[in-house]
Amino acid sequence: MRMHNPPHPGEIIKSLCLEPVGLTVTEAAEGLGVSRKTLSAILNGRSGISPEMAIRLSIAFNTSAESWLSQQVQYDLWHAEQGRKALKVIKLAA
Amino acid sequence: MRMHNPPHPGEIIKSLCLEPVGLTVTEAAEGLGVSRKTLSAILNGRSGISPEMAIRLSIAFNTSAESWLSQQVQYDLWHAEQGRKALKVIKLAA
DNA sequence: CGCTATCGTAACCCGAGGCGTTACAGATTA
DNA sequence: TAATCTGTAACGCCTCGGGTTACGATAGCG
Repeated sequence: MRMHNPPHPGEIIKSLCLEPVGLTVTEAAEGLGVSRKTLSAILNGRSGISPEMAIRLSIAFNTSAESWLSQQVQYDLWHAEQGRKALKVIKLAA
Repeated sequence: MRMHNPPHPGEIIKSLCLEPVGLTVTEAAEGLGVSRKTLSAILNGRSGISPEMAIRLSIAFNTSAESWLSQQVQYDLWHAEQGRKALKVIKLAA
């Protein structure tokens, strides 16, 4: 299990894609073809990056969709690990 | 975009975890602490691997939860890419 | 001081998806 | 034949992504 809470992908979008170019949340949302609410939810960590959103980001910012989803996986996994002990699972293989 | 349709993670589970050990779907489901229906849906590609399920798999089969989720991401992403052209996205950065 | 823009968010509506239980039909095996 | 295993349909429940509308707060500008 990772030691520290990985940052939410939304923070990375904000600091690496919007701020450097001086992009407004409203402008970015329009560019991504998504509602302002949807983008805002992501930027503030209230929504995750869906596969479709990852593709939108990859097109708009010329990046890798996979990298966005990987970050989301790290984030989701870290939080899921927090409830690991609550899972009743039996070892089935060595 | 990847050229070929990546296999559904469920197929990997079946061929790499259950069959080698002669595990029954019913037995595996019980071991994983999940309903038989849930596991069956995954094995037959009708459900994806959730973060929680990835952790269950990692415990039961002594594997990496991350690898399961990565495979799921590859799968989801490939399918999402199929609808790439339908997305109205504007390039916002070089 | 007003006007305008930006932003976060709440309230709703939808559809999708994960998970559970029950139940049934088909196949396989003892 | 009887028991087991399997896929799956039919429900219900809850979460979550996404859309629209609308409100209050903040900040910039004429």
